[in-house]
Amino acid sequence: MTFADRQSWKDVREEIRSRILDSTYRPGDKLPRDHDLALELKCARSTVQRAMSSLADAGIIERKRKGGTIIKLDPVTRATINIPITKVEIEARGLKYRHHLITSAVTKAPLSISARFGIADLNSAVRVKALHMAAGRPYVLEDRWISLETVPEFRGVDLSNISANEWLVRNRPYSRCNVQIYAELIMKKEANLMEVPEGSAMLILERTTWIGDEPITHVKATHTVDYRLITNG
Amino acid sequence: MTFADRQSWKDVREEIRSRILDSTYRPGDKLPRDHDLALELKCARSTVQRAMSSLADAGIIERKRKGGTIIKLDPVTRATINIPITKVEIEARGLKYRHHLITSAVTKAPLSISARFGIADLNSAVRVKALHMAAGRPYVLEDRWISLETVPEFRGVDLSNISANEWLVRNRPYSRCNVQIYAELIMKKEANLMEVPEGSAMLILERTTWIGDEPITHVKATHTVDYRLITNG
DNA sequence: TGTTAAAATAAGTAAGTACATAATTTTGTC
DNA sequence: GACAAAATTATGTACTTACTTATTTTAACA
Repeated sequence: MTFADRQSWKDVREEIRSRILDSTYRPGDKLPRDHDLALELKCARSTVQRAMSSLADAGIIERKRKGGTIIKLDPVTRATINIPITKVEIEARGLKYRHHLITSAVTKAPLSISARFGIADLNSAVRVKALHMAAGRPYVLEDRWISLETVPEFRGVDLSNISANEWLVRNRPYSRCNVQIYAELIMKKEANLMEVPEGSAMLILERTTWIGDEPITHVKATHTVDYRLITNG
Repeated sequence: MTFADRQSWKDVREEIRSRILDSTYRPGDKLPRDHDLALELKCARSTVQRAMSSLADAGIIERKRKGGTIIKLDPVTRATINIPITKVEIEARGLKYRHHLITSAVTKAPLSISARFGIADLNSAVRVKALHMAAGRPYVLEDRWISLETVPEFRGVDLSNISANEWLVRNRPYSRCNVQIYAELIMKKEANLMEVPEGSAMLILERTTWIGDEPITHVKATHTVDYRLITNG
């Protein structure tokens, strides 16, 4: 196969990929050197390089200096999830968004939260509980901790107008983020808020963000019962 | 800031990122042209280009030909989840892996499965139910459909030696994959297999894979109660 | 004024070259 | 034969130049 006219590094990537799919190259095999592939496919080595590093990012191949390129024996499925701002997500579905503040209090964070941030003690924090509504129905229940040590100006934010979620995203970009996803049985109090039966299975997303090593916020988001995280990879 | 010695596109990326973090550039702002940034940072435009396309991949900025580069107003949190082969995952934890075949039967797929594959009817498929054990305890319960139309040779596979999971990964690479994640209450039969109380909240991962447009497999994987998907982004 | 065509612009892609870096292989020495 | 130093090798990164393409701006025209 040659790429007479409009070739691109993506074409090269797909060519390599198709050779993996049709078993020209098999798991564990060593691929030809970039240089040789460039000759064969009649393109520059930099184009092969671009294609290869993309495949390496995707977890399909493994590259080592001097060692060459091999097809991974145990490829992982690598899927990317997009977690939008809740308001944006709801409005993208064409539903009316509303945000209801439940409680907001300045307090010391418990050890479990400090541990999540990877610090010894978070003495000054705001805990915000809020409900995001889509078309009048509960959509996401969030239980959030915001570090006042890192974000002191959060004290003055009026949460009746803007959700903590939105304010933080627009005012405090983060440099690092950790996400944990799990299932949990909902308890009575939360069940009432979410308008679901007690003991329903809920999908929980916990997100923790930092700027550098400074904690910004930790949020436990409980999603509607029928919520599905959908990814493409 | 200049990069006297060892500069790289990653340094440029971090420089741009830090300018976003310290509000030199704010959401909605237009960034300087690649060319000007290259002059300022004393590097080639291709280096800026590489840094920028990485930031665009991460969902932080948006680039348009002629339009230039802007900081996204509503950045999404983009997290990558790695879904390894179950056996590899368990062994990576230092636990003993065992695989227990529950049922395996050739049958016609129900409409719900065909729909997932995006085809009208899947007439010839294998349905495999199996339990992956870690250190003697149930770890993942999988309910899998394999298209015999796409993978006829699966008929002859002896599932007492190798899990369908592993056989497929090693023999039938896919070109497209869809993942759905949700929470579900476990029912009696499955609860017994997983050795958990009936009505526990389980994290479910459903994966569907294709080669081109041809369906390969669809699997519903029910994870242990305390399972957490952890990502970094 | 509105509609269309042309020009300008900024990112996208690619080629080719040069040098850096991490591993491996070969060679040299005891 | 064991070990360390040196040469080799394949990928990693960067620079320069050239050309392409999508989109906006401007200009021309009805």
